Amino acid sequence: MASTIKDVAKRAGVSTATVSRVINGDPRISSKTKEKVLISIRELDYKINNIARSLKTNKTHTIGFICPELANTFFMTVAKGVEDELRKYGYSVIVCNSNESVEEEKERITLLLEKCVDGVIIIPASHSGSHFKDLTEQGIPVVLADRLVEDFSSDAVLVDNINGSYAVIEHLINSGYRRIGYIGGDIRLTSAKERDEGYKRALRDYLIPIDDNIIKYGDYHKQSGYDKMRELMEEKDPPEIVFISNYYMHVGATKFLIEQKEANRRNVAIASFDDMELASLLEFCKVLVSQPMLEIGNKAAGMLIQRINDSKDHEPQIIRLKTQLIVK
Amino acid sequence: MASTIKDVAKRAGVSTATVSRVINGDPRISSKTKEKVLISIRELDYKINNIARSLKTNKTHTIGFICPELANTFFMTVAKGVEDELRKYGYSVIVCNSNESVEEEKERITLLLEKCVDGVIIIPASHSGSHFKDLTEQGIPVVLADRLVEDFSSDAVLVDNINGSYAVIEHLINSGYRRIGYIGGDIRLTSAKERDEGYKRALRDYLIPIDDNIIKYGDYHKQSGYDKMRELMEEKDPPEIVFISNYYMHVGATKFLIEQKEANRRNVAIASFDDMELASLLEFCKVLVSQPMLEIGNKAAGMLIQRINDSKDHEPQIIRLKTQLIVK
DNA sequence: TTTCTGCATGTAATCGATTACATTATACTA
DNA sequence: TAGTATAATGTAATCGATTACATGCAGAAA
Repeated sequence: MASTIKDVAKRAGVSTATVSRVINGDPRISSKTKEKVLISIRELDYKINNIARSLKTNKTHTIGFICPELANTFFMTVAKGVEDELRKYGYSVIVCNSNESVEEEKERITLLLEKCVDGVIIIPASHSGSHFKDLTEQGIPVVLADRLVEDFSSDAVLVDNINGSYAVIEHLINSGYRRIGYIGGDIRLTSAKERDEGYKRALRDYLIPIDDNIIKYGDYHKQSGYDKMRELMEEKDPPEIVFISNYYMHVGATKFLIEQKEANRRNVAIASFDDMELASLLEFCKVLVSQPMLEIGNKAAGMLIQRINDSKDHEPQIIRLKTQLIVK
Repeated sequence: MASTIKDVAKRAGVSTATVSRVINGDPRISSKTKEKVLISIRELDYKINNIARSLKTNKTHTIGFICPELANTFFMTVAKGVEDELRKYGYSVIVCNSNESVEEEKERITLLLEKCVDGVIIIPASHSGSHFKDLTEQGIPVVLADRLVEDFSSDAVLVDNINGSYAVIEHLINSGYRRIGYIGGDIRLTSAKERDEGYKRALRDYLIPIDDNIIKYGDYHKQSGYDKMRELMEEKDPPEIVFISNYYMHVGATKFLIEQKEANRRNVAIASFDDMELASLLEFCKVLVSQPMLEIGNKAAGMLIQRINDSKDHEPQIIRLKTQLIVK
C-alpha cells in the first residue's frame, strides 16, 4: 500500500541506491537526478520506513525513559525536558512506568532492549541498579536522573540536594527559627540522603542541636507526609517549623494540618523541597526549594545524545544543577 | 555482538525457521526440539530483535500517545492508564507533546507515521482534527480521548461532561446557592462546551436566570483562572460561589483569592471540575467533579487494541464515562 | 512390503532500507 | 589522442527475523 523506495526508484528511473542517497543527503548526487527523485517522492507521498532503515543502521532514534510513576509532576516535567531536547535531534521517547518496583523496572529494561532503543534515561525506582548493566553490556548508554544507585555508575544529572537543603535551613535559622523539624524520604535514595545531610549540616554549622524526636522519615508520598506531620505534632515539644523533603509529602502534611480543628491546630509553619503545581499556594508554607526540573531532563537528554554519537568509553560524568530558594 | 536467531539455530542444531517457531509458540514443534532451542536461547542470552520482526510482520507493537502537555496531571494520569493497559498486550508507548499547537501535533503525527506505530491515542490540541486522517488513511487506527474534533470522526473515550456539570450545579442549588458564577474553557473544545452546557441547563431547569456577567471564559490554564476570578470579584454583584471548569483554572482562581487582603476578600466559595493532586485541599473549595482519568486511559487503550486486531471497518464507537460528585 | 498420511523440520524468498564495491561517463593531463 | 582521475550511478549483499513451500520420516493401511 504505502510506497517504498523501490517505487520511487522506478518512477524516477534510477536505482534504489540513488534514492537512498538523495534521502540521506549524499552530496555526490547530481542536482538533476536529485530533482527527479524528490519529485517522485512527492508524487508518491513516499515516507521512509524507519523499521527497515533501523535494521540496517542499527539505530532506532528512539530512547527509553523509565520513571517510578507517570502521574507525578516532577517526573513528568523531567520527561518534558527530555522530550523537548531529544526531538531537536529527531529522537522520540518510549515512556515506561516502573511503578516504584525494581521488578517492573527490570521488565521495562528487557522491553527496551527488545525494542532496540539507542539509549535509556532512568529515574531509578530504588537504590539498587545492578540490573542497569544489562543495558550497558549491550552497548546501550544509560543516563541516570535525580538519583544515583549502588552497583552501577554512569552519567547522571542530579541537583545539589545538600546545598539546597542547607540553604533553606540556613534561611530559617537566619529568620529566627531554632526548633526545625524534618520529614525526609527513604535515605536509601541518594536524593533523600543528601537532603538529610544538608539539613543536619546546617544545624551543626549553626550549633543547633539535632533532635531525633523531630526528625521523621516517610517515603515521598502524600500519605507519609500526613502521618509524619501528625507524629511531629504529637511530640511533647513540637517544632516551630518543619522542613519537608518533597512536594507530595508537603501536600500530605498540609492536609493533616488543615484537617485539625482550629482549636487543636498547632502554630506551625512549613518549608519544603519542590516548587511545583501549587506548592507555593499551600497554607503554612513559607519557603520552598525549587528544582530545575526541565533542565534536568534537557541535560540528561543532551548527555545521552552525546554518548550515543560518541561511543568511546569516557569516564562517567555527573552534572549537579543548583536549586533555588523561594521565599514567600 | 548480540546473538541472533542464526546463532541460536546453529547452537541448537536446527534451522532458523524452527527457532522462530519455538519463539512464536508454534504447536507443531516437538517438545524435544523445543527444549533444545530454549536451552540455546538461554545459554546465548538471546533477545529477539523486534526491528527485524517488525519489518516482516508490519507490526511494531508500539503505539503513539499525543497530548497537549506532559507536565499536566490530567493528561499524564490518562497516559498512565494507557500504559497500564497496553503493557498487558506487550505494547509500548511513544509519548509526544503537541504543546497545544496544531502545527506541532501535525509534526508528531508525521513522526509517528515514520516510526510505523500500530495505532495512536490523541488528546487533541484543538478543535480541528482533519490532519488525523493522515493516520487513518495509512490504516493506522486512532482513538481520541477527552475531546472530540471537527472534520474527523473515530473511536473516542470521553466523560459525560454535561451531566458532570449539571450535577454540581444541581447540588449547589439544592444547597441554597442561587448566584452561581462560572469560569469555563475555550468552548471550541468539546469538553469545555459540554461543561458549559451542563451549567446552563441546570440553571434553566431550576428557573434560575443565566447572568452573562458572571460567566467568564478562560483557557484551562492557571493564569486565566486567576484573571477570570478577579473579573468576577470586580463585578457589581459578584457570585456567591463560582463553578470552575478545570483544575488548573481552579488553582489560579484560588491563588487570586488568597492574594487578596483579608479585608477585601470576598466571601466566595468554589466548585470545580477535576479532583486531582490537591484540588480537595484548596481553600474555598466546596465541591468537586472527579473524572475517572485512569479509566479514560484504560478504555482508550482497550479500544485501540481492538481496532488493531480487528481491522474491519466498524462504525466509530464512543464511550462516555461518568463523573463523580465529591462534596467536601 | 509398498503406499499413503500427516507431523516435524528445513530451504529460501521476503520485508525495505543501506552501502561496499563495481561500473560508466566526464573531464583533465601530458 | 591515450591515459587517468573524478564524479555519478548501479548492482547486489546485507541487516534479523517470518513463512510459504518443500522435504523427510514414522506409522498406518492395504
